Amino acid sequence: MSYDHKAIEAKWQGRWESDGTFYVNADDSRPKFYNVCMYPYPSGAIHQGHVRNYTYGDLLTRYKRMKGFNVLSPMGWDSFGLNAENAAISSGIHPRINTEANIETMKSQIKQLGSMYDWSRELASHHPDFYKWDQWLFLELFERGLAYKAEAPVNWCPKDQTVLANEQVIDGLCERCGTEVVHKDLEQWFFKITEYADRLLADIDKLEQWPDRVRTMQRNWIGRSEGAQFTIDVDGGGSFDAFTTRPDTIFGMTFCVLAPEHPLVERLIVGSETEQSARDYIAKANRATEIERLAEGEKTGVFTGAHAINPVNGRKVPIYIADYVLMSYGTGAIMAVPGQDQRDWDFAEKYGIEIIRTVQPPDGWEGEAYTGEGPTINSDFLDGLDMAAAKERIISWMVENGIGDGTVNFRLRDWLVSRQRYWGSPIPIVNCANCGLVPVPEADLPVLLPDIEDYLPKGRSPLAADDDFVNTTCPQCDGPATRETDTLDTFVDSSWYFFRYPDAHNDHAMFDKSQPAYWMPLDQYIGGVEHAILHLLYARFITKFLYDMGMSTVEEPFSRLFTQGMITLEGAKMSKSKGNVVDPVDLFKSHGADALRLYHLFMGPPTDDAAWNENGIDGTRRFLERVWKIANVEGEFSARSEDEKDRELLGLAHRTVRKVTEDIDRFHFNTAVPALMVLSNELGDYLSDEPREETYKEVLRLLLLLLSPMTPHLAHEMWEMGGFGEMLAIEPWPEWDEDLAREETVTLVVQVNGKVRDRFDVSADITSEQAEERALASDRIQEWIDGQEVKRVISRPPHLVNFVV
RNA sequence: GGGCGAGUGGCGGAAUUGGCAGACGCGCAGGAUUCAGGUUCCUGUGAUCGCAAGAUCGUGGGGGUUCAAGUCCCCCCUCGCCCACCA
Repeated sequence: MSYDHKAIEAKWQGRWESDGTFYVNADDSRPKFYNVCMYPYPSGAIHQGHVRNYTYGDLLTRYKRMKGFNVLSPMGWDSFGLNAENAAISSGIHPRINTEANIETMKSQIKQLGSMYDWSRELASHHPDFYKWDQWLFLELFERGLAYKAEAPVNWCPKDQTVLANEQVIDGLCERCGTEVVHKDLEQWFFKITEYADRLLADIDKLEQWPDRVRTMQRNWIGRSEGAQFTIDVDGGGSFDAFTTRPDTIFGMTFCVLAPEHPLVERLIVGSETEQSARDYIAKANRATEIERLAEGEKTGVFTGAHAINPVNGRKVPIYIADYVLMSYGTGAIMAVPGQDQRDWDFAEKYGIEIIRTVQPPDGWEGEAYTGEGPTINSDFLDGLDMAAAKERIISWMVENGIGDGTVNFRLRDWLVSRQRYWGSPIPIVNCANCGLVPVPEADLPVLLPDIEDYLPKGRSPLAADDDFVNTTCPQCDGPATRETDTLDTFVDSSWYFFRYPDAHNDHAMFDKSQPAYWMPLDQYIGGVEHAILHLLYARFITKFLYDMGMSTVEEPFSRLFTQGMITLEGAKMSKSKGNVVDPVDLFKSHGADALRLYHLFMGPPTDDAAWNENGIDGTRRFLERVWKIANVEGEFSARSEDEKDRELLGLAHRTVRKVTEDIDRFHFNTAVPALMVLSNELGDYLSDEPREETYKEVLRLLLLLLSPMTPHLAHEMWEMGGFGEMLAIEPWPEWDEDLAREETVTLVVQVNGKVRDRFDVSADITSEQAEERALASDRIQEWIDGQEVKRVISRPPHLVNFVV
């Protein structure tokens, strides 16, 4: 009987579904294991990245299930967002129609992979019963002052008349039409994630089962800097605040710089000699396109005509405007200390400004700012102190003199959540001429996204053109009012969807607290490293918010995170636009889902990028064919009693159980697969020479148990054929017997001066003395020692003996 | 510019602790089966020298520690990813 993967895979996919093998609930005495693969955007077809992700996820689901856990593995759809809208714009089909068709297609493809999901909990972010709770979350944040509206610079395409996300700006050009992107200020909604910056940073330490790489990226993104903020007076009246991480260098301040957008600028330049050039500079900075900013290597700026007074010594220094100071960081104003900051140094050199070093550079240091450690110089009462002491001293001086204090600044900005786009969750706010911004009452949720005809962006949300949607009455005063027409960023959906799976059909709350109380936090979260910063940070933020509300029992959503590498072909990421995709659905047909899954597991370390090899899947398919043949032996079994050969094979089988178990636990799937290949090849050899049926059955049983999370269809079919039971998926994971697993003989390596000169098999419990004796008895070793004096013998039984002569 | 990774055969990769470098797979070569191709099976496959036994070299480059280094330390080169005028 040949290996008919199509029939076998269809059969078992049907069985798992009709049996409800992986449908779970919280009322269970087993320990829970909540396992999630990042929910996909429904593009319409799965690609190898999905296959890789779901293969890892499903391997864990099945493995943990067999290990006795109550495993929840759900699936859903990240179905709102720009991609769907752009696809709709180019195809002319409404995003809802398109998206729902895509979901159906992808769902059937995912099912062909054989992954076991609890489909009863399926969710999709574009469904009103899901985005209702987006809106509810927004209102909860709004009530607590954590959602607010403010003017903010955005990327603007002047041709398409639309706001662009950063990802849509490619080398400073609009992704769609290639026009240069400019900056523009617009009213936007924000979530105040900065309020949580401290906690988001501090709790990274608790995420011990996250990759260090991701933890570092999050730390850098939050970007905590300690320093001081202090007031600098302007000569002739007025003042501004400056933030610095190097308050110890304050005596070296020889100029100040304000960002072009700084509110004080206008007052400083009015009537000054340099007013016109300052105005030109500011206008240019405002107009600056991304492309110009990137091309700008040199620091530029302009003198305001005004001077600042250094608070420590009363010295007057010029105030400049320069776009290397950003309004969005710190206070938008700096004290410039060219001696210890390279950017200030470059600027000072260009404009001929004095440079004073206040940290003694090492001998031979020439030119350039010195940012390292050294004794403080030219700094009056700070002289001689090291950096830390000088910082401490100057900060207390600032406090004593009432001009400033030590402070902490974060790089993290508030989260801009509004999109002037159609395909998203409407923001549940009403604008009333009398009452201002009024939240839509919870009872009126969801604010339904209407079906409209024209969803092309035109400088404002397409919803703004729908009078039926826009015009409403104020929930407070009943007067005429208009609705907010912006929609929410899809990152809002993905920041809490994993709380919804445990109680996916709740229509009176986001979830009933008792459900996530059982399931949360996720024991495993798997997805691409491209989400290492934004998605994971937002999800952590919202989880902390829900915790503060008393909705969540956990402060961190994801206990263990795994980020997989990309699939590449000929050095490039596989993508439709590059035309280098290998369609998984074709491979389901030609090689089968099991062969494809196994190839993904075998390709290389799951964290690394993996290069697709056209022939690789032929190899795993061949392996499965060989396994299949093993189960279909028709030969005679021998009636002989158990001997050395049987014990060898059983020992290997138990060592394989140990290896595969340990490899799965440490996510080394690529080394678990070869272990199974070795075992199956040995079993094949064993069958060719007087096999005993008992040994064969036992080794096959173990092999199938180990294969079942990797190639579930084949393993289940063979399990049933072999008469081992009806449903492999619910069998317990095998234990190994250390006594059986122990090797009786090992290879002893004999070295002379660290070079391998001989090797032979010895008993595993050989002593040092026996090993040395055995080694010295070797003619080859005697030849290499050649009568010389043996100065030293290093003996590491049973693996190694080294003679030093 | 900053941060984090990674460099091992023709290719993907293996080598929990410093202890046989190259497991396993792909590819390639030879052979068997076959009318032939494909499939399947067997054998070989880091480089150099050698008929062979075997020897020497070999994990990006250079130095070091050690009886012993892919693995530890120092310097350098290359590539990848993330962040980037963050004061």
